[in-house]
Amino acid sequence: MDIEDIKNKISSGGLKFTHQRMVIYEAVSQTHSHPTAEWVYEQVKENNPSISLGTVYKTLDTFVNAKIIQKFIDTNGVMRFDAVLEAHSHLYDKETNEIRDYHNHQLETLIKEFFEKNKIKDFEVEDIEVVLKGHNKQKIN
Amino acid sequence: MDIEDIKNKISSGGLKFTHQRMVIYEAVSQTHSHPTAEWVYEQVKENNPSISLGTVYKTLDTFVNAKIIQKFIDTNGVMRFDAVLEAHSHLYDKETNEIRDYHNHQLETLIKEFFEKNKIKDFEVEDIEVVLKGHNKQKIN
DNA sequence: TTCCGTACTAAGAATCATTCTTACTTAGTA
DNA sequence: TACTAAGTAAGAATGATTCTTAGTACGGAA
Repeated sequence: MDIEDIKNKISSGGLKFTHQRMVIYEAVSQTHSHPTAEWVYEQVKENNPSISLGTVYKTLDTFVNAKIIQKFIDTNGVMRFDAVLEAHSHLYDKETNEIRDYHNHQLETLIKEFFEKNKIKDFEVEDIEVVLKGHNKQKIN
Repeated sequence: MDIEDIKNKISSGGLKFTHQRMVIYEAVSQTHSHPTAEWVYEQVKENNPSISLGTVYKTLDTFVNAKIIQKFIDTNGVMRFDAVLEAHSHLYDKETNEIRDYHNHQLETLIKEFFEKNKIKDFEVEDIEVVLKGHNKQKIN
């Protein structure tokens, strides 16, 4: 993702474009690891030593509110961030606390159709997430 | 749930039966509100003024490890507890932060079968949860 | 029934992820 | 170019939770 794309992304959220916002967005969007605020800070501070941790938190929150990234709380209660906005599920590794994306259109369709047929009385569904907890299989070498 | 049932439940987890454990388990099991540790503490301290908040946290954690209750982290990062051990889904109200249970055997079967047919390479699934976020519908009176 | 060992508990300090506060900086528009 | 409102720094504050140390009590064995 080049600077122009990032600039467009940030502006599309109605936000001012700043250098720090650029490097923070870049850090989040170039990883699939669903980073914590702390991780983003560590990535970014090396080339931007003046940046403060508080600003990273605040900037990530601003991005979430502008809907250019999304956040979720992991099973340990820590905020994780994701530049991919499309609905997808997560695989939580109970042992390593790693989180992986899981995309399956068939599953998404299946569930969406299920809830279209089975409206929940008194509840308007806005987001559906499937959370899969387990562990990575040992590779037998 | 009477005292004998609670005693059996606690003993079934290999834990010593104590008065405080009884009242904590009772508080969790008599509510459907998916209580926080703080809520349990408030419920329990009125008739047990000597109990400490730290003990409530510790006891709830002990119950989780003994698998007699379960916990999850809500969308604000706060631990919530549930005496119902069977797999079920949760409805999160984005506006009020209320959490409701959602049981549907058809959905559970659908998803279980989906993942039996679609094994995830390198990942052993242990728990599956469907999280539904939305809001309660306004009642038109 | 008594004793004893180990698990349980109190209370407040410590921890950690995150937010707040206040003052300074800067992007972008007029 | 000037101005203004948004953005940022830095460290204190917050809140949920865990830890530490010393005292308490359950339950099994004698």
